[in-house]
Amino acid sequence: MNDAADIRERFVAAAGEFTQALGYGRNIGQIYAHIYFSRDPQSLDNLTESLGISKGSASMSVRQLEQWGAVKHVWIKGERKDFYEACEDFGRIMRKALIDLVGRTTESADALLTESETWLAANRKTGRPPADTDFLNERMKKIRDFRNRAHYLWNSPLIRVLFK
Amino acid sequence: MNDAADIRERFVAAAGEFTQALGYGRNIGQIYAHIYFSRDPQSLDNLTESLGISKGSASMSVRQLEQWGAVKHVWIKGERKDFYEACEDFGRIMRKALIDLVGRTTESADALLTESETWLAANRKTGRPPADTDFLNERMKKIRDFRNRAHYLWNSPLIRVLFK
DNA sequence: CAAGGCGTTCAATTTGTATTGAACACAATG
DNA sequence: CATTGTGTTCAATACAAATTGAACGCCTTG
Repeated sequence: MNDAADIRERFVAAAGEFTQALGYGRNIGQIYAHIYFSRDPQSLDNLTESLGISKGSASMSVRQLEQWGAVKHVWIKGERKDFYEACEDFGRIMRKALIDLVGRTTESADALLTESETWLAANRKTGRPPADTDFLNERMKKIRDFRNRAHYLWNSPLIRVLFK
Repeated sequence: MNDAADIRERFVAAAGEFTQALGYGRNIGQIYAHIYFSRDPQSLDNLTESLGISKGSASMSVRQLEQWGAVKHVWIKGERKDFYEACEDFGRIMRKALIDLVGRTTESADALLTESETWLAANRKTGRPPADTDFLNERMKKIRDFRNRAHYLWNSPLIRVLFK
């Protein structure tokens, strides 16, 4: 660690690895870190030059970050370029990124769960339940329980406060 | 939804998509779901046959699941194969999987953060602080705050109880 | 101790996805 | 209205990670 530029560089690398580990590419993390550690708002050109990434990627990534509320568009008078600065609301950002990550999947899983439950209930009433019905029922109940607890936790006031 | 086998099949597919979205392959989720919805302990051969995956993949995936405590090795007398049954402790499983997902990254990020902090502190004392020092300091403080809150949240009793 | 059954390993391959870059649309400017 | 400076799009590509399968080692059994 020799000078201030080193710090930024290493945080950029670390953030890149982090977002990559989460399944979003390296660029998103790097871009956010770069902007976060810049005193002035940054343009797409700044990003492509400093980070050595393509303009297309910069454009898409910035848009993604904007959607998560991680980055904010600012206008600078007399400038035609778009400039961005970092939002510091880490908790909210993580939240949105997480929803993006598992949102669709859990949604469809939810649908499958209720569909299965109703089918199973109906199938019981018919009077000719398959041999597995009880077993299935018990297993699905456990899933349902967990889903409910997780859902409750996710929306709990404590989480909202601490993880704001 | 026509019969009980349908349910299992669709849960297998859903679980596969879920683990894939999280960055672990499709197989891990499918295998767990298959075992979870099996009344009897399952062998590797069962898995390769039912799911149409290779023996190598089954072996590695099962080992991973075992490490997360998602699956338990059981012995059946007179059988030479290894059999596995599902653990239902979803919370604990998720916890371990999450640690695997972000553990290494956050660890090295932690190290980077403290290293940067000490460097910055030392650099202040030298009397010739770069122009950016204050800015850097403020930004790193925000990161530190978030890290501490996240850490506290992760280890909070509420999480431990609800997400057990 | 030979033979067959079983799980494991790892280099090769396949698959999925991030990234690129050329083409494009739009606005501002002269 | 041509030109220049922007950001966006998306098919092509490159890259990383998941998956395969043949080779291996270890038991067990006869």
